[in-house]
Amino acid sequence: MSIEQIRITLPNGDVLEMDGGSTAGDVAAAIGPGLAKAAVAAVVNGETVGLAEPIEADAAISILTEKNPESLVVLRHSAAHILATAVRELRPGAGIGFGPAIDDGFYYDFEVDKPFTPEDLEEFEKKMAEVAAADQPFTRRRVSKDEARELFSDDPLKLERLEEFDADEVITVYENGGFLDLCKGPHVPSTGKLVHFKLLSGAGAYWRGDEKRQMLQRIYGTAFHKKSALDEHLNRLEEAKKRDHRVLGKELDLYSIQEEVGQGFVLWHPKGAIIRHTIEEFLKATLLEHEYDLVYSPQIASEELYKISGHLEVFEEDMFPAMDDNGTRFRMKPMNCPHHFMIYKTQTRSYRDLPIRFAELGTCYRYERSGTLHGMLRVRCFTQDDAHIFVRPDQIADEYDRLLDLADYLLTVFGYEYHLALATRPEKALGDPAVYDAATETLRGVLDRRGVGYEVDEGGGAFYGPKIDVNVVDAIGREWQGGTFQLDFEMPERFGLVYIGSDNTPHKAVVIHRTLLGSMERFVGGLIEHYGGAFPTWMSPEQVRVLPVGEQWHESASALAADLKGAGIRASVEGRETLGYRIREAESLKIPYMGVVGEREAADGTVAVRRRGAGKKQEVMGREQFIAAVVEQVETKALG
RNA sequence: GCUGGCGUAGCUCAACUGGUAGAGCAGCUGAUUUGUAAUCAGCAGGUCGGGGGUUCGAAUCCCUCCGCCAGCUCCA
Repeated sequence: MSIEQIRITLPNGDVLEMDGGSTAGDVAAAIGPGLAKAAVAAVVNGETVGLAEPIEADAAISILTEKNPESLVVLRHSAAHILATAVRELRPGAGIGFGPAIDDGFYYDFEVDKPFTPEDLEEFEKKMAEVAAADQPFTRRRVSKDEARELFSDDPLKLERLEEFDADEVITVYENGGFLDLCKGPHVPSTGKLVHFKLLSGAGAYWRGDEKRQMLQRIYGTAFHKKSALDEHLNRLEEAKKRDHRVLGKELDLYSIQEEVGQGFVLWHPKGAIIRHTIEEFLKATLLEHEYDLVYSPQIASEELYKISGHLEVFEEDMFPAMDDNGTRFRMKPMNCPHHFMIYKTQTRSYRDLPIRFAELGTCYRYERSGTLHGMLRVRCFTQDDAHIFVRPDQIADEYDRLLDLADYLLTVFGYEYHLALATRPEKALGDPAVYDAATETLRGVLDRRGVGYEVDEGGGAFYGPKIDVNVVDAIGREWQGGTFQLDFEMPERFGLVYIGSDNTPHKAVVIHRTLLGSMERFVGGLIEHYGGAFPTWMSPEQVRVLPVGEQWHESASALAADLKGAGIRASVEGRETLGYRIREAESLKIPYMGVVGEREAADGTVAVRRRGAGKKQEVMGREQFIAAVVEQVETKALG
């Protein structure tokens, strides 16, 4: 009897001769005992597998340790199984759904009579620690479909999933400590690998994400290899809570949403409004510099318009109900595009006129389902930074380049990093797939030429054309939806958007729907969280607060405030209460500059400048110098 | 929209298993004239989310509607 030898190629190019059927764990051990101990999982021919997986043929293998991000996914997936193990032990009747690893952790869905309480979660967490301490090995088994049916005969959700497997598909099950799950793995070698974890929340979730199916109870948790990483993650959650725009919006008196006004309708208070105004003025000036034309359109339109655009057909449930005027039905506008198309159509356009760029801070109304509303980030009335660009097919690439330049400029001003994503043709796309794909390649070419990294969202494009999304990354690393630049071949068809070519015949124009900032509501809401309420000076509602030390310096302080205002700075004087009280107040309001005026400053014509968040580190300077410094901050739109 | 939790003064929160609402901050008034994150005192402020019910009696128990929060679903 001879065991066949196989050749294992390691990442550094070394080749190991191993017995056929050796496991990835054996490979790790062959490399060294340290690695064997640190190993979490392995990548065999590009596929992540468990360490107990036998290897039958020559293969390229790399061993994953805690240092590889992929190993975290494995750990978290195993954590989900350990959670299910704990729940099954404590609530034997609980049905099990899915339990995957997700971006920041994992979840598991259970079918139970009573939803879980926070106390239940604590109980589960304790039990999980016990399961982990027991160091149960995860064992993997290949089973036939019939065998699997037998194994999961008491788990209707698993049986349902099972029926979706093809007859010849490999079905694997994982077991640890008597808990069995239908699962393709991989897993960590044993439950003992799970040490640093936390259950975070519970909530309902539809079985298979389908709102027509029963609701399961989902438990979210997270896990890390190192305690420090777990702590850091939990701190980040705390930090996110502190930056919540709904909390800061109230504290800083920026906006409110009130029941009497209506769900999802934002009231911009003066301080919020000045922030928005500042951004809008900056944006409009920038658009004019970039050869956009500003347009305005009404917020109500005849339903006929939305019949042409097709919105009534595909978007009606997101629209407010119609208002009827003697048989003419009107709708609050859900999008600006049809209006802009009607402006385009008022003239015969020449190929020489294109590109034509119509921009509008257009207010739209959408009847969002009540459960989706969220502060300023998801509302029912919002003002889009919207534009529709009409181009010839040969101008697409150039125009996308300009858009990416503009997005880069704007987002940099606000201190955002960003990622780009190309979304390609979905299944249900309209029109000629070849046209769609050619356009996609054009966009891909633009991205490639720029030499910037981007993701590809396969099948994520709109039904009418591909798009490039700009996803911004905020100060604490969270991603937000930012700009989106969508190509549209469908609307030009519906609206008959043409231009006269050099051949003196009409040609179909191509439309680019684009937004750079999204909506003012979402953008400002995002900025509140990005800056944690501490806006850069140029956007701050109040830029300088002048604080006289005592009443006798009030006049001198007022003179300084007047000079600041004269220079276009938003400044005020606050003289009541003690200096300490007023400094505390100004710090809580996150005013970027405090100017203290007392006996010395009044005498020398100086001011003691205290910067937001800088504590007692202050600088005494001449008043002209101070004013010039603040003006410079504003003019350069300096961050911080 | 769905599942669960929650809704008390402008804000943040108390009020044991039903006995008739209280504190801090903010506001107002007065005193204090202040040198770097809360000076002191007084006053005022609530039909306990709305409606209905049970009860001698409801912030508390039940029903219903509205809203908020988490998640699902959906999106600028």
